[in-house]
Amino acid sequence: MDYANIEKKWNEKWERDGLYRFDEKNLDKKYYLLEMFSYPSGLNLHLGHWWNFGLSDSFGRFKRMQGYNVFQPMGFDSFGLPAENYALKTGIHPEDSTLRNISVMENQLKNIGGTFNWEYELITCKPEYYKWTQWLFVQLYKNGLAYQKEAPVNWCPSCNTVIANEQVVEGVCERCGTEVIRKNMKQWFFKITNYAERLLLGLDNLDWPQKTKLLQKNWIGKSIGCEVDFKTEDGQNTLTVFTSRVDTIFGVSWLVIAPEHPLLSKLVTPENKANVKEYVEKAAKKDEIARSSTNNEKTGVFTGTYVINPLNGNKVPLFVADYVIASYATGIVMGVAAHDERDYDFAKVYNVPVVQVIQPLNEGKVDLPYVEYGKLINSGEFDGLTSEEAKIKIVEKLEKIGAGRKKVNYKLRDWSVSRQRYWGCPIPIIHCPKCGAVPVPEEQLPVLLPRIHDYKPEGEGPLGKVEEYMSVKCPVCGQNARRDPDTLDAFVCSSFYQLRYPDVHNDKQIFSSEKINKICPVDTYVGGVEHATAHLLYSRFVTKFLYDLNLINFDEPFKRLVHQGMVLGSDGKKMSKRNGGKTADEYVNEFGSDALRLTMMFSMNYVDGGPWNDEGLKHMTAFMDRIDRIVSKWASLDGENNSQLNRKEEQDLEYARAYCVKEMTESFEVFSFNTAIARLMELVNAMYKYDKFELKNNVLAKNVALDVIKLIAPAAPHFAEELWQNVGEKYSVHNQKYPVYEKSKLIRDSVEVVLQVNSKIVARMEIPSSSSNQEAIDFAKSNEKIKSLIDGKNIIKEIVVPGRLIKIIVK
RNA sequence: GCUGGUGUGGCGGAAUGGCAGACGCACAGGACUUAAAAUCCUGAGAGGGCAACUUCGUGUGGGUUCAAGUCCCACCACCAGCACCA
Repeated sequence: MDYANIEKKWNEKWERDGLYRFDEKNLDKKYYLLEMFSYPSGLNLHLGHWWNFGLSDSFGRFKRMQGYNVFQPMGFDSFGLPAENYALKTGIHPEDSTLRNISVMENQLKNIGGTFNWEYELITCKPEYYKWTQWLFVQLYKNGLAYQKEAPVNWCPSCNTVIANEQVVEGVCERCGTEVIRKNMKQWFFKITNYAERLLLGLDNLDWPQKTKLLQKNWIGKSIGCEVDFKTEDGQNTLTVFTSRVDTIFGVSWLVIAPEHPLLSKLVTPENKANVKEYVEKAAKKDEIARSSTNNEKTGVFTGTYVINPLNGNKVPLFVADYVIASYATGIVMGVAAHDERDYDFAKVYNVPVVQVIQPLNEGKVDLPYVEYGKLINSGEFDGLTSEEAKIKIVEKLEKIGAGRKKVNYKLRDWSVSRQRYWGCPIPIIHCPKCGAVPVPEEQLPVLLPRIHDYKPEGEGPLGKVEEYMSVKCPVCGQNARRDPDTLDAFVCSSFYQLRYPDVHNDKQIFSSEKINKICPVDTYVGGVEHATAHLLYSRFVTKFLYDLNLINFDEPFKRLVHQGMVLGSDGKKMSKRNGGKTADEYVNEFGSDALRLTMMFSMNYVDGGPWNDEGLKHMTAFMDRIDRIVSKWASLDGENNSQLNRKEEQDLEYARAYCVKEMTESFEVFSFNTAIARLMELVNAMYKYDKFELKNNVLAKNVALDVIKLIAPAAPHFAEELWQNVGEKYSVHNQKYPVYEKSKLIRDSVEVVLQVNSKIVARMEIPSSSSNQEAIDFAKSNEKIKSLIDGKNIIKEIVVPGRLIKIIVK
């Protein structure tokens, strides 16, 4: 069979026939399968695309043959940095390069032979899509979840531009190598922090990889503790600290305030002003990396101010130090040298007292710092309590005297969405000197992105230079106003796309129909783990927000998530053009897409990924030939039941088929494609084994052959279709039911078990499958070898694992 | 540093606590062929033995169990995420 050449024919026919069309009228058995859409950031699909799209398409085909109405739309995440960088590199306008790349990629994706529902295609950089991105922004704004504030951005002084976090590599600009500095600019934020608790709780019910849930959990970073108010000595100011270890409060020897803290200037005494000023300026210059590095020695200076511990009245000094982060919790922390690593380091340098207030429950001696829980000492009325008890009692006391309260903090920060870039969704906000920030009225959306040619990033939104874009009347008061010159982070575009697919052609409303509630949420979502704390978190936030607006009736976007591993070069390193990676198309042209898909499926574990080796393609082609030969032969047997096989042989063949069907079904379900193909190889091997009987007429053999075609159809769709036609069956194999197995066929008359004496294998024997445990032991004892080993010895124990082993322990 | 994950033949990789290495590659032998390729069949973890057989084997060291790649403890190596979050 000429694998590469049959594919075009079938692709065309399937498309003509609309074979895989999604049936909107039959939503009860819908299955929404989605792969993370790709950036049109280059021209050629590489093996990674195939790994993602091709293999999950096989999963979709499998579901389809099981009778599901599979919805598997496809689109392009076409705004944002990857597309813009490609444009900057090639000098072609982003709109042109993006649309051209999309059309090339569409064709290549069609070559996969996927069952994608192209009628629902969406492209995020098109106005009919980004209208809804802007609509989402407006809804968030109206509900108080989009706001503007001064915030630091990454600034490259050499390129004279703001750059994204992903473009900062080890503190320097990825393009020119200049050290990146932080600069404050007015930015839009989405208040994802309002949803921190729900984003955390929702994880429990998701069928997602543990790893990913944990990444999100740590990213959200919930910390339960309390706030404690320390008054300054003069009673003029209150400094509130957050601590998760209030049980150590009697060990507080100092307080530390962050250099950027707004209260700081008020708290510095005149004689310390110069020192503190110098320190704060130095800290501001340090970039994030240097400041956050752990082996960094603790530094800080005394502010001259003393504060009073509300529980024991102790007077302790206030320091300023850059190991405290202004933006987390209150920006002030208490220093307990005996029970915190960082505080201990600080105390060593500044020679402040170390007071132990916790000891281990066994009262043994400890090396400080001791950060575990234990029993309180040197803590006045709380002595003797455990840390857990003390936390409760101390908060109660603090609340009683009005000096503290329970508090929960999260590491999660609000989502920064402003980008000083051209190639993105325009922010639908008008800044009016009188009315302030006013959202563009919904009926005026979309705000179109103007086509301009001077779009190089220069620190401010390039749109700011386009007067006809910027100049606008305020929708509220009608006065002259200005548009927002920035565009939205592309993650905004992708935060709801899966909701848009089902009703993508409706340009009046986004959540108009029952369709969305019926088709969504996504049943299985396939994509890389690298989006764990970005796209996958943002989508969950947006879905919960839309749920709160009563627009949808579910509050999680993706029920089940599967991460595909990474395809590596044959040297085990990341694939690149340099180490000779061919494009996917080159493989397809030479071997055909089915061989490529099968090879990928078989040679690596889907979740782990692994090294890719061209060799595999040759072998897979040989396997396909092998199937072709035996299946063609067996399927052409006429269906008279005139078997040359005896009962045992028939049973074994039935067993081989049933076992293969069972295992393949289970493997496909969990994306374990490599073992699925292995099981199919076993069945094919079994067919060759029985082929030596020169079968002439055999119903069983014919059915096995037809089943093999169906079983391989999801993995090698063109090959299976061709084979199906060649053996004279009616088009199309893809409309056949996926084979099911009869449980009874998995039971044969007899089964081989292992006989062990004292955990050593001494023999094997065939015993009837129906044997009870006692009968099995009796069979074992009748074995000559066993007899000789247990004769005259005490039998301590007899163990039977049905169908597997019989073990006798003797002494 | 913290948190997770991984570690199995020459290679890719399999194994609900129950025959380690499924399936495949590379390898060796055989059949077919004038020959080669292709195909079909057989063998194969490592060491020792002519052989029946035997010893050792899932990163290292301990433990639990009739039985451990799998569970527990400690350690080593690599990978990923977070990175002073009080």
